[in-house]
Amino acid sequence: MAPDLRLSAAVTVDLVVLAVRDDALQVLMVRRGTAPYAGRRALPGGFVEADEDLLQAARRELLEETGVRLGRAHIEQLRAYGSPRRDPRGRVVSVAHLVVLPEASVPSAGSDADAAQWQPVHDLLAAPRKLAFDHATILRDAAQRVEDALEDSALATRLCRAPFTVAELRAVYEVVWDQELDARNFHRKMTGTPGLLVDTGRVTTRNGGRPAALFRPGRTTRLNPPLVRG
Amino acid sequence: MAPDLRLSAAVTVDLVVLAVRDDALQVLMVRRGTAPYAGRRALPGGFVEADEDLLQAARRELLEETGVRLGRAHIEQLRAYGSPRRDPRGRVVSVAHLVVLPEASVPSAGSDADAAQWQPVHDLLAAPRKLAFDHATILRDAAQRVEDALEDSALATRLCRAPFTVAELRAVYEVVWDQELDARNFHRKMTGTPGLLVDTGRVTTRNGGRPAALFRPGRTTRLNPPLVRG
DNA sequence: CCAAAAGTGTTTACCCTACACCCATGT
DNA sequence: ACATGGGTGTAGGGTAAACACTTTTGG
Repeated sequence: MAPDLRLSAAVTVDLVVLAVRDDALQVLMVRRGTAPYAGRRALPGGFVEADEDLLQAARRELLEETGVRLGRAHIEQLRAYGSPRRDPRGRVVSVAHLVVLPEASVPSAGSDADAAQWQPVHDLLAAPRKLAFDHATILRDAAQRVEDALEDSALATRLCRAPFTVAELRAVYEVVWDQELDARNFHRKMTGTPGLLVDTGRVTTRNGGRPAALFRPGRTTRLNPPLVRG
Repeated sequence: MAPDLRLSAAVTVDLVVLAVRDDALQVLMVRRGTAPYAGRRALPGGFVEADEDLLQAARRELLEETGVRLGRAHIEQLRAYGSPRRDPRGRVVSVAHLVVLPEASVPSAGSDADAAQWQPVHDLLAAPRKLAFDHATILRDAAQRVEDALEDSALATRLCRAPFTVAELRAVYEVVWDQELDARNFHRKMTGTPGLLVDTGRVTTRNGGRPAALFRPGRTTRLNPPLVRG
């Protein structure tokens, strides 16, 4: 490395892994074993290796710390956090990533992974001081992005395990927005958006009542016009 | 700094400073004097200092490299760029920021600033290889964000020097979107959104014709429902 | 048959587009 | 007077909210 390059900081990736479980938006958290913030809950994450992309680092840390292998699941960069005092050990700039998994994905399994546990986002944000570093801020930003993304993107389809019914998709919206939606208008909106949902031709009665069509996510990624919150 | 902290990378901030000039969206670029990419155009930016926030670093670099002092102008983080080979000198993670200035702001003045020049975004994106590092990618992402932001935010009001007329605001949209808008419907939309524009009570005839009311940006930051592109 | 969930139809209200039209200035 | 841009009125179309109603299962 050239001598004029100042190695000014450590660079980490942090992961906000979200899924809907038990009618709540939940996040995968680990328990810190060492100082600083020993014993506190923290977002999974770690240092970026020398030859890694930020996204590659995020995938590797996710696997190492939680045992979750990212298949087709959604991942995107959230933003960078670089307040000088966010880590008492020194200057650490963290690039936070948002991962969205279908319901009922791996709760936790593996070596490092035993420490990983699902927690309701709402509970954690109600007691932000209990989280390590500035992870409450990161979590808040991630939750906000998901809420906003549901309005005009197909992100909700990534929170459902395929194949899913329209009602199951609606349940995701209702949990994330904490708001009831009209089942009939929602149905029209989703099935009426070309390319958003692909009908598998199969049906299910797992939710009771009349059999419901089963869908998988389609190619359309934008919801236009958006679905607006009350 | 604690010994277990790996100083894995240099952290920089890059700045995408945008303004509308001469009926085009333009960006403030500097000419690199030293290798790598000597002679190429690059986004202003530089290393983050030890005790600085990322936003503080962005403000400082903006002032140092371009002489632009950010008053009430809009600044936001765009995203982090961390490909391992984006800088041939070694591992450099850059956190890009988007700055939006009103038209006719400081072209260039000051010491370092002499190198800073306004360039049409469109021209630079047409020849991406002429830019240093991955700055064409960053510029493209920034331009995309501005285009999208005009749909549902008050960002356009920050691209106008206050006080401005509705027609001047519309000109911003037409330049950024490269699309003509109906002046009458646009007028209704903007003046009809509560809190978006504050009437100063003054008028101007600088654009000819009937005197136009002069506005300043209001408190409303969201445009709801959005203004959609054709 | 009844409950429950899926899906369709219909009404109403709102908003957007398109364009006719009037207003207030400079020349 | 007339050209130019500022601003308002209004008719038609499309989409969404609200809700009545039908469909298809399980018990």
